[in-house]
Amino acid sequence: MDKIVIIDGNSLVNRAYYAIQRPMITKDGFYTQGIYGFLSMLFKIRADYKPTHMIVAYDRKAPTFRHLEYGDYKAGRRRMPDELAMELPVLKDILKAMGIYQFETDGFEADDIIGTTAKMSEEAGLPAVIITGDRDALQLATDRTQVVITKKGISEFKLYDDAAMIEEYGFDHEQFIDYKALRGDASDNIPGIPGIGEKTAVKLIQQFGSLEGLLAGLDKVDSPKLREKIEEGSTSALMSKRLATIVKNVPVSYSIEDLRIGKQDSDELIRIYSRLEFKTYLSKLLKEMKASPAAEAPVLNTSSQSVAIPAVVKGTEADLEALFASERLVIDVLSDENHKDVPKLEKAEIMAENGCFVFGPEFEDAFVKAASGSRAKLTGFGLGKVYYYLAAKGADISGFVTESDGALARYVLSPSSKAPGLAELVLEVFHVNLDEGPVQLSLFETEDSSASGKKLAYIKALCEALEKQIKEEDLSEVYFGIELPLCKVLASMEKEGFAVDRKAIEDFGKDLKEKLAVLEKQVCGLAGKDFNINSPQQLGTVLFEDLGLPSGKKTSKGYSTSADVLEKLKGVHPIIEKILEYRTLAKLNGTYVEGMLPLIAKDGRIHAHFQQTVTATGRISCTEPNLQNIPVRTDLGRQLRKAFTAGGPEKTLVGADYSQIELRVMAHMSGDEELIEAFSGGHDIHKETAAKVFGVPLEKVTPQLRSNAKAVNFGVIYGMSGFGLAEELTISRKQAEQYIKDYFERFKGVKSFMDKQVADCRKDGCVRTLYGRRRNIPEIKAQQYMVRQLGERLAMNTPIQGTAADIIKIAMVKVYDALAEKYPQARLILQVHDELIIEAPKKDAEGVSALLKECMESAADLKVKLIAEENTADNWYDLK
DNA sequence: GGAATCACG
DNA sequence: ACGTACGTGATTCCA
Repeated sequence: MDKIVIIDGNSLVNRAYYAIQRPMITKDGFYTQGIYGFLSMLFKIRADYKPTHMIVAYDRKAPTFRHLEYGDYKAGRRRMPDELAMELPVLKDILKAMGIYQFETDGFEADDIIGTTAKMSEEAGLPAVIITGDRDALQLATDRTQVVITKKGISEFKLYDDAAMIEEYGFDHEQFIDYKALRGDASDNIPGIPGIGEKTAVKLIQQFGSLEGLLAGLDKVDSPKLREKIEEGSTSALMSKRLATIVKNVPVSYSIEDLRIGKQDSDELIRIYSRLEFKTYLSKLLKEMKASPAAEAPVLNTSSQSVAIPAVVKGTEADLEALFASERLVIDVLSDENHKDVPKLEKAEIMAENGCFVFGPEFEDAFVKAASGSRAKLTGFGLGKVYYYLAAKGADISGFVTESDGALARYVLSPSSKAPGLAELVLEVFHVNLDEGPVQLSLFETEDSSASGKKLAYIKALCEALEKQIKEEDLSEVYFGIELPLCKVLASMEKEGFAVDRKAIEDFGKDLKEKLAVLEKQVCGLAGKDFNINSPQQLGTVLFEDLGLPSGKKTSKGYSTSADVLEKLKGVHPIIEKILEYRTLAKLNGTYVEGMLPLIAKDGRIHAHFQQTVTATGRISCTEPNLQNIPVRTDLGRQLRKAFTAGGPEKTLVGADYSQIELRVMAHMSGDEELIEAFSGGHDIHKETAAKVFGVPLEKVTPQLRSNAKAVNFGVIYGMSGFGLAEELTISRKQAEQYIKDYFERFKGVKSFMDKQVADCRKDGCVRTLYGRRRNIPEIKAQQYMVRQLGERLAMNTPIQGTAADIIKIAMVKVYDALAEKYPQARLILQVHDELIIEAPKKDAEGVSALLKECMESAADLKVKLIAEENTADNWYDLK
C-alpha cells in the first residue's frame, strides 16, 4: 500500500541540532550534528511508516506573504546558527542521493508546501504522514492525514489524527487555527488577543466553535472584562487567523507521482558519510548493501589504483612453516573467539613477501604449531584476538613482535569515537568497499580467496596511512611505545584467566536468594500490595503515592528511587531500609552470581575480555565478565572475592596497587610545590591536604577533616563544581565553594595547571597526557553552557586519568617481560586501573612481589615518587 | 534500544 | 536562570 511522508526540513534539522547534547564536529571542523540527528529521525520514520513517497519541504530566507501582511511576523525569532546553516546544503545532497524529493519556493513557508502536498495526497487517495516539530501543522490532521510531532530528543514522536486532536484539545483540526488566532503564538510572534491564554482560548473555541462564531456571538460571553478584551482584539485576532492559516494551494512544480522515492545513489552516500565521519551510518549502509546487492549500483573505486592486490593461494603445511619463519607478516585470523573452551579456527589469512595464503580449519594444528615460538613481526587489525587464539591453543606467542595494528592506530588517533570495523575504516580512508569485488572467481576456485588478498593488502595500507598520521600528530610514543607492546600482554591475561571456586559462588548465591525471598515478602507486606521491586516505576508509585513519602528528585519517567534518594528517607518508613537491602542483594545475585556463573570456562577459570580500544581516556575496559568492578566497598559484597583464587595449593596471588596515582600525577604535571611537598613525607596525603587546606597542624586533623579533604582531592581531579562537592559531602554549596577556594589558594600550581588545561583545550580542541595521548574535546566550544562546562571538566580530568592509565600500561609491559625472564611460571592475570594481580607459584611469591613493586614504581619517573603497595594471599578477598 | 540503577577505579 | 564531579560495564524494566 502506497503511503507518503511529508517532512518539515527546517523544523526537523533544528530539532536535531539542539537535541544532540555533545557537539559533533569532523576533524576539519565541520559541524554535523544537525545532519546526524536529522538522519537518525529519518531512519526511524522510514522504519516506522515504510513510505513509498516522500518529500522534504524547506523555508526560504525571502519574505513570505505573512511578512508582507504583518511586518513583525516571526520577529525576534533566533536565527539559525551559522554552524547549522552550513549543514543544510550537505543534508540536501544526502537526501537527493537517497532519492527523496525536496522542495522550497519564495513567498511561502515549509508549512504551506506541506499543506499543499497533504491536500494533493488526499485528493489522490494516498495516506499521508506529516513529520514536524511545529504544532501549527496540527491544523492539517484529518482522518487521512496524520501529523507526527517530535517530542523530546530525536527519538520520541507523538502522532495526531482527528481523534487525537479531539482528545487533547477538545476540538478538531480546523478549529486549531481559530484557537491560535485567539491565543497567539510567541514563537512566530503572532499576537492573537492580548490577555487570552491557552485556557481561555480552549474554552472559547469549545463554546463558540470558531473565531467568527465568537465575534458574532460576543454578547454570550459572560465576563464583561473578557468581552472588552475580545472586542478590542478582534482585528488582531482576524489577522492572526490569516497568519496562522496554512496555505494549501502553493504553486508547485511536481505531481504526487514525482514524489515516489527514487533509486538510491549509494556511492554518493558513502562519499558524503565518510567525509562527515558518520561511521555508524556507513556500516548501516554497508549492511543494507550486503543484504540487497543486486539493487545497488557498483561501489566506487573497486579497481583501487593505489593498493596492489596480491594473488592468493590455498596454503600447505610447508607454506605455514616458511611463513612463520619470515621476518614480517600481515595476518588475520578468524576464530570463534571462544573464552569458555578452546577456540576453533575458521580461517587464517597470511601475507608475506613471497605470497599470500589462506588456510581453512583443516590446517588448525599445523597453523598453531608453526606459529608457536615464531619471532615474526606482525601487522594486523585487532591482533589481540590473534594472540588470544594462538595462546589459547597452547602456542608460545612470546616471540612475536606487534609491529602494526590498524585498530590500535585508529584508537590512538581518535579514542573518543566508537570503534569502526575494518571494512568501515577502509571505506573511510580509501573509499574502497572491502566486501565487494574485484572478484574474478576462476573456474576451479570454490571460494573467493581474492577477497583475502584484498583484505590483507588493505590492512597493510591502512596501517601505513594511519601510522603516517600518528607520526605527524605526535602520537608515536603512545602508539609505538605503549599500545603496541601492551596488546600481547592483554591477550595473555585473557588466555590465563582468573581461577574461581564455582561451588563458593553458587553457595553465596543460594544464601542471597533465600534472603531475597524473605525481603521481597517484607517489602510487599509493608507496601500493602505485591509489586515488582526491580521496577523503579512501580517502586516510585508505591513509595511516593501509595505510602505518600516525600519525593525528591525526578527522572524523565517519574520519581527517582536511586540509593542516594532512599538514603535520605531512611528512618521515615521501615520499608526504605528493606528496599535498600533488597537492592544490594539483588545486584550481588543478578550481576555477580547469576551473571558470572555462565562465564566460567571448562578449565574452571574466568577468561574475561580486555579491550584496548574502548575508553576515551586510555584506560583498559574489561567485559564478559567485567572483573574490574567486583565488589569491594562493603564486606558482604567483598565476600565474593573469596571465590577468586590462586588456582591450586602450590600457587598464590600476588597483587599491588598504586597509592594515589592520580594525585601524584597531578602533582607532577602541575609542578605544584606544595602538593609535591605533601607527598614527600610519604604520609597520608588526605591528611596532609586537610592540614594545608584547613590550616591546622597535622596532628590536629580529625577523621572528619581528613574525609572532607579526601572529597576535595577527588573533586579536584574530576574538575569539581561547588554543587558536586556539596552533594558529595552533604554540606551547603557555599561551604563547598569555600573549600574549593581554600584549596586553590593553597595549591596555586594546581589552579594554574587546571586553568592551562582548559585554555589549551579551547585553543587546540584537545588535551594530552604526559605521554602525548590525545583526546579531542569538542564540547569545550559548545554553545550550550552545560555542555561547555562538561568540556572544561573533561579537559581537567582527562590528562590526569589518562596519564595514570599510560603509566600502568607501561608497568604491565615491564612486568610481563620481567616475569617471562625471571619467573616464567608466574602470570599477570588482572589489571584494575591502578592495581595488578599476578598468579605465581608459592615458591616465587617473594621474588615476584618485589619484582611487581619495582616494575610498577619505576614505570615513570615523576617529581613525586610512585608507590606500589604489594600483597600476597591465596584468594582475592585476602589480597588487601 | 534507551533509561535507571549500581558495581568498580 | 539554569543544573552540575571523571571514567567504565551489566542487569532490569519498558516502550
